Amino acid sequence: MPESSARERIVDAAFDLFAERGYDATTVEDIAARAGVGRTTFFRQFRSKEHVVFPDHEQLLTAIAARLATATPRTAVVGVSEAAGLVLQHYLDEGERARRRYRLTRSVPALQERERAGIRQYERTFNRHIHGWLGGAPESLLRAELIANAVVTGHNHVLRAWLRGQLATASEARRAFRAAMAEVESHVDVPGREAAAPAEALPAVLVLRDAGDLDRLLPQIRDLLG
Amino acid sequence: MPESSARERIVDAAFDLFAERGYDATTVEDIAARAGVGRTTFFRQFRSKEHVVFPDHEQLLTAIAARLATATPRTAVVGVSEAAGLVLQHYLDEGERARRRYRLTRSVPALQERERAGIRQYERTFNRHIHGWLGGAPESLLRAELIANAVVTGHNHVLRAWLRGQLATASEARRAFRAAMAEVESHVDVPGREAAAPAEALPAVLVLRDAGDLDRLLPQIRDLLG
DNA sequence: CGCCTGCACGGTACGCCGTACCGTCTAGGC
DNA sequence: GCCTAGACGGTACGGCGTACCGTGCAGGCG
Repeated sequence: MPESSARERIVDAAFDLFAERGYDATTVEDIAARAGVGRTTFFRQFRSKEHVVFPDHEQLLTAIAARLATATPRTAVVGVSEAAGLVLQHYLDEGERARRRYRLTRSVPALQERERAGIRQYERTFNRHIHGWLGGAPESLLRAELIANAVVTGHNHVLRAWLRGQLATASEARRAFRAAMAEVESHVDVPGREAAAPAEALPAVLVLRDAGDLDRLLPQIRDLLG
Repeated sequence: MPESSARERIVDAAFDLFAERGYDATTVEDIAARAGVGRTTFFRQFRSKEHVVFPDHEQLLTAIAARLATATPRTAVVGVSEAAGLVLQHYLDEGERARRRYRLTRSVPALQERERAGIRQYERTFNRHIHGWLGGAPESLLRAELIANAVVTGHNHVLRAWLRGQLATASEARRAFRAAMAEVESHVDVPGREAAAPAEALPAVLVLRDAGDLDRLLPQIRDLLG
């Protein structure tokens, strides 16, 4: 009888079986049997068959939130970068299991969607904090979302490169991550500079051959020019 | 026997039943029965119970791709804006059904994820075209993804505001959409902006042969003017 | 010691989804 | 008038996720 916890045994059994027979051909009962656990216990540990592929997701999410909670508007840039770096570092520490998961998610659409759902939770966590740093006004909602998206996109870009083996070592991955964060900051306006000036009122004449729909079109023209 | 197509009857029956009993309490068999159709036909028309909530998704996706295919690096800015505008316009045309879907997706997590999966397909379509306009080099992959994310995020922001009733009329929604696209362009570097034709503050006479195309042409006109 | 309580576990049964397969019906070409 | 293709409804099945039940084990109490 192994000393490891039931949860860990379930995860190992699941990844092994997925690698042997594939995801669809493996039933939850198979996983539970190999882990020496009942089917009920499986669903007590993981909400669904998909969730077992991302066993540390919730833990990561709380770690991110904790890191972001210590940042202020002044330290926002380094805060989001480090919070995203937590995720990257976790995958680097995971090593081979991370790459097995990558192969799995590549080949199983349901797992791809599950992964995206998790990523979206990261985005929302970033979004909430960034929006707070921007003042919490409704006008800055869009901007906070743009920044959060950009940070997570930059992180995922580097993570995927490492998972594919395009970045050999962990330190190389971390260096690429810093470069990606710099590129994100260069393309997305993180500090507060104002938007471009509104367009000047230029004279224009629209001549419409068919005046029948003019009443319907005029409001559009008006709010376009005004 | 109704004259409407089976597909349309299925969609109507589904939305009605979802509103009456809720999503989870409605089975596929219920929907098929009310639509006067066999359960098999339901799954022939829609891949899953979730897909029936977004019946026009594939059609919209191809419309976006078609619009983007006609753009060049020079007209990229107006191209992405109009392609995203197609989605907004579709929802505006849909009217009450769009708002029923919004209430549904708000309350059913599975539908939220399904919607996000669809949005992600939009993003990928934008991504491919933008990446091509940027030259197709691997170095511009991240930038293309950032831009695609930003455009889709801006669109969704306005769409949600309209769905919530914060934007009363369709023209108000379209104006907010143009403002959001402008904000997106001000925060991220969209290609084609620097290559746009220089503006000359001169009066112009525009003769449109077919006034029905005005909605499609106005953003280009605006781009030429300023 | 015996008993009671709480809790995690395994087992069982069920509803439903999504798929595969079947026979039937109808439109349209030869 | 016949024949083939394709859409349809019906049926059966595997599997997921949930609800519920009984069991075993640890620990507090008289």
